[in-house]
Amino acid sequence: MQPLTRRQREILDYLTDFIEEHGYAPSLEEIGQRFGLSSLATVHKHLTNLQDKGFIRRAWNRSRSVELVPTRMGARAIELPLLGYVAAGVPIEAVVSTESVAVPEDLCGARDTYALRVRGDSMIDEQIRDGDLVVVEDRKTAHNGEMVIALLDGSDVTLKKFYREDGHIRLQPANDAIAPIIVSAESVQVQGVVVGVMRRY
Amino acid sequence: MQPLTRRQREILDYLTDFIEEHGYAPSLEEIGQRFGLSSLATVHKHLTNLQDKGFIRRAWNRSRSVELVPTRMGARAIELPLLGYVAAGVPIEAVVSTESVAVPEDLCGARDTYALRVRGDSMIDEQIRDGDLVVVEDRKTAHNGEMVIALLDGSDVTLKKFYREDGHIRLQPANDAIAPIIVSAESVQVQGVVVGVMRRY
DNA sequence: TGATTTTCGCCTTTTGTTTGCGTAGGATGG
DNA sequence: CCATCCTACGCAAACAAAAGGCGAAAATCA
Repeated sequence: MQPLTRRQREILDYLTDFIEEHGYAPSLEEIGQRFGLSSLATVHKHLTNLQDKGFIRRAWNRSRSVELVPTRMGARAIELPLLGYVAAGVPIEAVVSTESVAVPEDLCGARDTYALRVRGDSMIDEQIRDGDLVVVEDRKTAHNGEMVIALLDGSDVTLKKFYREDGHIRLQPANDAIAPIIVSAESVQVQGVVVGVMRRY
Repeated sequence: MQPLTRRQREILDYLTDFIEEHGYAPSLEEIGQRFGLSSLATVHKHLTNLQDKGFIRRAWNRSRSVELVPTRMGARAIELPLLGYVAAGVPIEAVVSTESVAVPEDLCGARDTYALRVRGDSMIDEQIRDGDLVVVEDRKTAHNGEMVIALLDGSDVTLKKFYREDGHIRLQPANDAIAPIIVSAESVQVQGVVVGVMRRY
């Protein structure tokens, strides 16, 4: 990405601030006013230069269509809803709250994904501890050995490893102190599969 | 997702608030009334524009059918350099490669931060396993109990828990099979402190 | 049937685009 | 050192297109 002149830097900074504050880009006139430019052509030329250098994008002839190109370190992240807590034997607090968590894009599955906060140490032997954040891909089926969010009898929700064995399903906690749950295939419903873990110290 | 004009932003904000408050979307007339528009056609056009730009969805010809599309953006992530591998007793392969990893902003410390891939199970009892990604904050000092990247005698680099004890430093692996390292304060240099962990399945 | 959404012209305002012209500073080559 | 060239930066006016707006009629859903 090419270097900017001073004027271009100033304008780019202004654009950044404006978009941050208003949620939409300024018009050419607003930019010109900010910098005391009486000619829109001047502003337009600046924007063109910024675009040529790859710092912004514009839709042709559209109002306030300047868009900041993710320059710096702006990597792609996705804001996933934090649906609540999951622990052994306790249902998810189905709070459709406004809470959300930023998760790197490549940590998410292809489908609908959400996040849950882990309560308890039932998966301690799988290196998932109390307070960790699990990224869950919304799926109805799982393969053997995958870590799943399982709904039991339409009531309890637990985080376990999933094993389909002859005639039944085994939900295996990763903690010697907790016994596995063995149930029929009818009474367990997979709600999602864990695809990632995040922890903060 | 395309940028909005000011009017479109205002209307979108109104929609957001209304749905948040009432649980259902406003009718065209209610929108028009809010903005002093006497023609429903105007409102309709705005909604169409918002839909074209991907901010809302609508069922055809249904009352109050505007639906906010989850704007799963705005989450900031930072592209951290992936400096290499770290394991017990093995120096970092100081590959200044172009590799980098996307990490959520709130997982990073305030200062310079980078990422390392973990090799081996020396920290297994701290729920960090082989292959995990640790986010490291570049610091020269650590508090007791923190997990650090430590440089020994200018040669070996290891991932250990840090304890300052009288007259010496104890570097404690989180694995019963590995003995702690006890050295003088002069021969150990803290390179960074682990502030986060990420794992992908 | 009544409430609501969609569509159709037609208009005004806002905004972005283009062309033409001019100044100043830095780099370049003779 | 000076002429020359290029680029950044600026002004003004004409132009083009999208955005924003109106009212009424048609279409649709419940």
